[in-house]
Parts: sequence; structure tokens; C-alpha cells
Amino acid sequence: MSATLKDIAATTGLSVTQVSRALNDHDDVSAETKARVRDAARALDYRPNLSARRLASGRSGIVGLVLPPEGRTPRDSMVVQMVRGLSAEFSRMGRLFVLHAAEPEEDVVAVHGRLIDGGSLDGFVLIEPVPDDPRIAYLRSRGVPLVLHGRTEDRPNYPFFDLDNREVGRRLTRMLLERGHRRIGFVNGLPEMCYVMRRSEGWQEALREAGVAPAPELQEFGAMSESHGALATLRMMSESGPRPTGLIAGNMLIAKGIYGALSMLGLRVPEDVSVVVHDDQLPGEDLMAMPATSGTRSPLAESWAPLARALIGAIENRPLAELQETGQFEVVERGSVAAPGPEFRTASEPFRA
Amino acid sequence: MSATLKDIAATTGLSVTQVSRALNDHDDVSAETKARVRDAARALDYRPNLSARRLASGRSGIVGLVLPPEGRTPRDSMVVQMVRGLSAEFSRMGRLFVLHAAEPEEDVVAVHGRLIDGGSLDGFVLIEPVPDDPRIAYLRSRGVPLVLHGRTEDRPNYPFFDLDNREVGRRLTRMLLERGHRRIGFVNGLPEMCYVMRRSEGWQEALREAGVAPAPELQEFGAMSESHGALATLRMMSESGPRPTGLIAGNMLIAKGIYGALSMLGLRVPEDVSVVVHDDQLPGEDLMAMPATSGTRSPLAESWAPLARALIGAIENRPLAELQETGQFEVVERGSVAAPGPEFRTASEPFRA
DNA sequence: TTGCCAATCCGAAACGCTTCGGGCAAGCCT
DNA sequence: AGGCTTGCCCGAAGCGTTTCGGATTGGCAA
Repeated sequence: MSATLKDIAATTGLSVTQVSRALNDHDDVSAETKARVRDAARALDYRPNLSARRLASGRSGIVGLVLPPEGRTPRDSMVVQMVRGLSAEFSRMGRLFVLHAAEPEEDVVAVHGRLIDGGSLDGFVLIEPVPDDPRIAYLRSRGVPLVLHGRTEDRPNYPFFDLDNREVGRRLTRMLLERGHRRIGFVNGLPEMCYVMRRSEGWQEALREAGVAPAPELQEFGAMSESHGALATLRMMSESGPRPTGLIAGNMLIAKGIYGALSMLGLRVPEDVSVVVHDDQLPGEDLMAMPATSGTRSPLAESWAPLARALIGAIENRPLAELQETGQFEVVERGSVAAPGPEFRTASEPFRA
Repeated sequence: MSATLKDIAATTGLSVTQVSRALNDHDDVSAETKARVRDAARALDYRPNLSARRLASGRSGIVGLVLPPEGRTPRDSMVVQMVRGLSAEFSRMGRLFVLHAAEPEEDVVAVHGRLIDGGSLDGFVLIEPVPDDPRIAYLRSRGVPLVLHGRTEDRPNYPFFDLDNREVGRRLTRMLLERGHRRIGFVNGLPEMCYVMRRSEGWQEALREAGVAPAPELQEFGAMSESHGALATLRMMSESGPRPTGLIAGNMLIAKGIYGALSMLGLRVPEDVSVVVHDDQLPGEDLMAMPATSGTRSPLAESWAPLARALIGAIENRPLAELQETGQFEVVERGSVAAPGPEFRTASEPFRA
């Protein structure tokens, strides 16, 4: 068996109490004692017994993630990337990362509850937040730290890591506006996702700034999938009234669908239609070979480490300001935007596929 | 806070000891008392405090999986399926499932060590075993229970869940032999994987039983990928000497590659070449739309629950015999096998793509 | 009657840690 | 000099469970 506090106390001549306090860096232990204790601990190859610590203190050193049930979850390659990213960062910080994959009939909130009082997890990473997310309310009511990937409101009072998605929407729209586009379609994600609505607001704001009234029929909500991208494009392009001359894709999968639909319609990018996309650089070989597309870019992969750090910060009671991070995105020009062709400036008859 | 044993003891008028024993189904508690205690526990919504239980019993109730670093790992959709399966089963058994995604420069064996004494994990699931797997030796030397997905030898002395892969190889080969094929190619996986070699042995045995000498040039080892399937097929089909009339695919991805290569060569299935496959029903939409293929079938998805149960059994010191399970597979006929055409019965000149 | 056994039960001691409430000097102030 | 603060330390009481070693019955054989 491993050495215990008692062993260290014995070899250093201190009490168990003081050894514990020394190792936990309390402030009523002299620096010299702390050093002596640390040395002894190392020499004895001491490893704290997590169960004991947990039982006594309520803290466990374990953090968790409840994966939403199949279906309500992002694509597998993203899940794997996320799990890898979180796991790596947490283990770097000496925390155990437990993963609970919720089953379809399971109540996700209840799962958190069970994990808290069964295993006394110290905190949770919450992904895929929805407005008024019940998980947030529950965890706060139980006083359990959490961190959000994304956020549910502009200035929330919980730790999070997020992009400025309103700004993403604005920038994407402006990229098209600046080239003269006025009818700008937005193939967006599911409206219950917070970031989707933020981007939608950005789109509307940028349009209004440019004196264009956002047309509801030029925005399509749906899953972040290729088929949604394709179907939404077909719908927008075959509607009566003026067709969009520029399209915004919520992510690369949607962009892929857009490209498919456009080529089916015999429309070229950027000659006939301009396309911009927010690229979160999802892994997946099917996205490797995509036409170069202008837009915003912000690798999702870079959000896991900050997310993990924010959670640990929250557990350690650091001030909220340190725990709220807004990720950067870049704006990239890759030639998928051109000025709208003259024939697209005015209404033309509906296009039929 | 949640109810404790003490609360149950108070309401039932029993001692904490007896309540504990009742709930754990010890045999010196009367059936009537057990029932009473169970009712009280339910009424109070009692949940055992895992930390206390662990502290007292020396176990942590936490099991782990170290995911091999990126690259040495199966495709993402399988990883997710596995994680979901294991997580669900473990949480059903009241265990926490911690996942550590190893990074490329990390020593996987050392990681297990750190997890054991940092988190006092109770046991590990080991996937992707290789012959003489160092993880097995290490965990055994530290006395930590483990369970293998697969195995490194025929009758190992550790818990495992595996198919009879030798039999899989035999059956696949026989499906072709029975229809009259004699030159049977095997597009197999990586030779360092144990199951790959077992299937290879099965192939050889079945051939020998039928009086056919296994030709080394008719077996190709490589990653379980579409491109390996395609390239191996092209190589076998364009070699001088008699070409195979039947092909065995190690899994569906390989089969997909085989189909691609065959159609490139203008060869039809089953008229020109027969194909059989071992289908572990990997998820992934790219495999949904595959030509119907005869062969063996055994859903990988069904292995996670038994795997988890075996690990828990090992932790609870159950006899080894209960912890070694060989999964079933079925043999399915789906019309991709026919008798070899006469022109293939004898040597023909090498085929050039 | 006595002794013994099986069937039930219980008290108390762990398990290793944190933390509350103090104690004891040494140094400062007034 | 007395009283206060400050710095460092300790004993002991938990945390909720398991488990060891008895204790208490009633029944049954000797």
C-alpha cells in the first residue's frame, strides 16, 4: 500500500494535521516546514487517497462531462476531438475526467445529480447549451461549479468559453455587403442553439447597418448537416422573388451542402453566387477536400483547453472575470466572394431545379 | 444531503451494521429484515456514498480506459460507440468511468501507473491488444484487475471478451471453398493485431482441410481501411499466376475498397469474383449503402456491456471462468458468393489495370 | 439440566483525510 | 509589566461505510 499522511507525520515528527495543511499549502505552516513535508512526501512516494479526501472534504478532484444522448450530440469526430482535448488538459492538471454517456431515456439533469452525490464530482463541463438550460439552474442550485462551452446570454454570471458569435455573424455578412451584395441568405443551424441565434442577430445587425432589411425567408434554420445546407439552398434559390446573390454557411458541412446544391443548379461560385462560411475546422476526411471558401475561422479544437482551465478555476473559487473567455476568430479571404452579377441585382423569375 | 445508513438504521430500529449488511445482501440477515431495510432505503431515497464505501473497502469504484493516442486508434465513430457502451454499462453498475486520452508522446503504460496511484482506479479496460502487450504485464504486476477486448493468446489467464476469430477465418474461407473456390485471397488487417493473426490461421486451416496449400501472396496485411482493401485487391488481381476467384475482407471498410477496385477492373460480384466479409457493423453512414455481402457478422456494439461486466467481475474477485466470454457471430448469405467461373479455374495471364 | 449450534443481531474499530477549536511562544504595543 | 497580535503547531472529532469479533436468542441433542 501507498504511504499515508501518518507515515509522513512519523518521519517528519509533525502531526498529521500539520502535514495535511502543509501539503495543501495552507498559510499557517512555515515555508521551511512545507518544504520538509514535501520532501518527505516525495521520498515516501506519497499519493493522497482520493476517497478519503473526498469523504472528509467533499471535494474529489474529479470533473465530469455528460454526453447528451445519441442524436442530440455533435458528429462523432467532434466528440472524439472534444473528449481528447478535455481529457488531456484535465489530466495535465491532475484531475480525473469522468465521462457519462447519457442514454436516450435518461434525464440529463438527473444524471448530473446522481454523479454529484454518488461520486461527488467537483464540477462539470456543459456542452451544447440551450436558452435557459436546465442543467445550469440545477448545478447552481446545488452549488456545483460548471463551465459552459458557449453561453446562454450575452453577459452570463457563470464561467464559459465562447466565440463572439454575434460578431461572427456580422463579419460574415459584411464580407458580402462590402462586395455589393444586398440579398444575403443565411443557412444557419438549429434555432434552439444559443450561438445560432447570436449569429442570426449579427446578420440582421450588419444588414440594417447597411440599410438592408433582413428578409426572414433568407434565413434557414436546421441541423448543421450537409443535407440541410443543400435543401435550404435549393429552397432559397427556387423561391419566387429575388434570389440571394450571397450565402452564409453556418459551418463547413452546410457549406458542402450549399456547394452541392449550387452545382446541381448549374450555378458557379463565386461568379454566380458568393459563399462565405464559419469554419470551426471540424475534423473529418469528408471535409478535407472542400472548395476554398472565404469566411471566419476559429478552430473548435482550441476551445477545450481553456474550457478545462476555466472549470478548474471555478472549482478553486477564482473570480468570475478570469473564468470567462471569448475566443478569437480570424477572417480569411479565399476567393469564394465576388461582386454580384448584374442579372442578380434585380428580381428574376423563380428558378426551378 | 442525501440519507445515510444512520438514517435508515434510525427509522428501522436496527443498527448501522445490520443495515449495511442487509443492503449488501449478506447472509446473516433475515429475509424479512432485508426487505424492511430495502423499503426504508427506497423511501428515504438512500444513495450510498461511494467515497465512504471506497475508503472503508479499499476500492475506489472507478474504472478507466486509456485511449491510445491519435492514429493508433480505431475510427472515431467506433470510439464514440465504445465510449458510449462502456460508460452506460459502468454507470448502470454504479461505477465511475474515467477516460484518459493518451497523447502521442505519452507512455501508455506509465499513464496507467499514474492513474492507479493518483486516482486509485479499480481496474482497466484494455483495447487493441498486441501480442505480449506490456499493459497486461504491468497491470498484473501491480495487481490491478483488467479486461481485454480481444486476447493475446488462445487460452489466456486474464478476463476478456473476444470472438473466436480463428473460427471466423475458417468459416469465411469455407463459405468460398464450399462453392468450389480454391484460390481464396484474404485482405486482412494489421499483422500486429492479435485477432488478425487468429483469422489468418483460420484461413490457413480451412484451406489445408480442403487440401489447398495457403499461398502467402494471397494474403495482404494492412490497415482496416478502404484504401488498403482497394490496393490489396489490385495487387492480387494483377499478379502473374492464377488470380483469386474469391476474396475475404477483414471488415466492411476493406470490403468497400475491394468493391471499388473490382469495379475499376470491370469485374462483377459474384459472377467474376466472390466476396465474403466479416462485418462488425461499424457505425458510419459511408458503410450504410454497401452492396449486400455474405459472410460472418458480429456487432461490435454488443461487446461493450459484457466487457464492462467482466471487469467488474474481476474487481469483485469472481472466478476467471465467468470472466472470459467468447462472443457469437452469425453466418449470413447475401448473394455475393457464386461458383467460380471456368476461366478462373486455371491460370490465366496476368491482369493489368 | 447443560451444552452447543445456527440464526440474527450489534458495538466499535477501522479506512485516510480535513478541519475546528484551541495552545504556546515570541514579539509588539501601551 | 500586562495584554495583544502573529506565527506556528496540535488533538480530536468527524465524514459514511465495511467488517471483525462478539452477544443474544431459541431450539435441540446429550
